[in-house]
Amino acid sequence: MKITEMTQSLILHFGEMGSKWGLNRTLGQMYALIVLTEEPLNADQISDALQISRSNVSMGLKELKSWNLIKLQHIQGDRKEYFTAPSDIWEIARTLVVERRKRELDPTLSMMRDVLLSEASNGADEYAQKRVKEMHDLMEMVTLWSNELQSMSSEKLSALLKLGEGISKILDVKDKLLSSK
Amino acid sequence: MKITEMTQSLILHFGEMGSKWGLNRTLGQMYALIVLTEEPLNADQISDALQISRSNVSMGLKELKSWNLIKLQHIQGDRKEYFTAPSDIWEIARTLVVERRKRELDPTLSMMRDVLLSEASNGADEYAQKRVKEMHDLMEMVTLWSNELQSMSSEKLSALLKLGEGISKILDVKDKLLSSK
DNA sequence: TACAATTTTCAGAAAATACTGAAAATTCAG
DNA sequence: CTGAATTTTCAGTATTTTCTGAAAATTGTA
Repeated sequence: MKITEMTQSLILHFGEMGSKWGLNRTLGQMYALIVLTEEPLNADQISDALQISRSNVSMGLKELKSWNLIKLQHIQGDRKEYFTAPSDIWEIARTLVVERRKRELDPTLSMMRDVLLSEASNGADEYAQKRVKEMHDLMEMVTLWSNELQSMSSEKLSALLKLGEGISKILDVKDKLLSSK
Repeated sequence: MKITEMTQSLILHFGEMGSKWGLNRTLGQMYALIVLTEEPLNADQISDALQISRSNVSMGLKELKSWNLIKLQHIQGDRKEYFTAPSDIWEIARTLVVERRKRELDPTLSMMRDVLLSEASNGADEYAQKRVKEMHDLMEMVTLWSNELQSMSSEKLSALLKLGEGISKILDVKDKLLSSK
C-alpha cells in the first residue's frame, strides 16, 4: 500500500481537520484515505498506509461504521473485509449533517424539553427558561431542516445549495408563491 | 454568585456538549452560565460559580472573545470587566455558524485549491483530485450559504428556518418564481 | 467440527489537552 | 507618576483522550 505525495498531504490535512470536526486525527486520516482511494481497502492496508496499529484501525473502523460513513465490501476469494466510502459526495455530506445532528443537537433538545417542563422557582430561573425556550425553538427548526436534507436526493440538495444568495430573493417572494400554489 | 439548581444542571449539560462541539467542557459551561444569566458577569463571579481557577476563566474568556460570542461591558464605579451574551439568540446562532465555517471549512477549502492546481502524476492522483474537486465545490457552496446567513437579519433567518419541509416545495417551483420576478 | 485467518477487545502506556498557582503585565484612580 | 486592582501569561501538573500489543472472540473453510 503505497501512497502518492498528493494523497499523503491530503491525509495529513484531514487528520488535522479531524480534530476540529467531531472526530479525531486518526479517524480523519483514515477517512481521507478511504475516500481518496478508488479501490476498497482492508484493515491491514490502512494500518500499513497510515503507520498505525492494527487495533487502532479496528477501533477507527468501528467508529466510522457508527457514523455510517463507510461501506463494507467482500472481495471474491479473499476472506478480509474491505471498505469504501460512498461514491456520491452528497451522500457523505448528508450523512455527516444527520450524524452530527444526532450527536450535537438531539441530546440537548431533549434535555431542554425537560427544563421547560419543570417549574421556575424564582426570577433567575424564569430568565433561564426564557432563553432555553428560544434555543429550543431554534434547534428544533434546525432539526426539521436536517430531516428535510436527509430525505432529499443529491440532485435536489445540489440545486438547493446552488441557490446561494438567491435564497434571499426567494424568501422575499415566498408568500406570493405559496398563496398562489 | 449562587446558582439555581436549574441553571446548574443546564451548565453541566452544556459542559458535556461543549466537547462534542468545537469547544471544551469549561468553555461550554462558561458560555452556558453567561447566556443563562441576565446580569453581566465578571471573571471572579464565573470562577466562583463554576469552581474553576481565575486563570482558567481568563483563558476561557479569551477564547469566547475570539469566537465573538460575548460582549464586554463596564459597570459604573466598578473597575472589573463584565460580560454578557448577545440578547438575540439568532445572533448567537449566526455567529456560531460563521465561526465554525472559518475554523472547519476555510482552511480545508484553501488547501484543496492548492491540490487542484497541482499536477496529477498518475491514476491514483487523478482519482484523488476528482474527489477533491467534488468536495471543494460542495464546500464552496456551503461557504456561500454561510455568508448569506451572516448577512441576513434575525427575522429573515427565522423565516427561512421556519420553511422547514416547505423548502422542497419551493425548490420545485423555483424557476417559475425567479423568472416571473 | 477443527483450525487457521481475521477481527475485536481491553488494560496499560503514550500523547494531547486542559487547569492551576505564581508571577508578570496592564489598567486606571488619585 | 504611583501603586493598588485587575487581567494575562506560562511552566509545571493533572486529567482526558488516544494508541498499542497481547489475548480473546469470531469467522469461514476444509
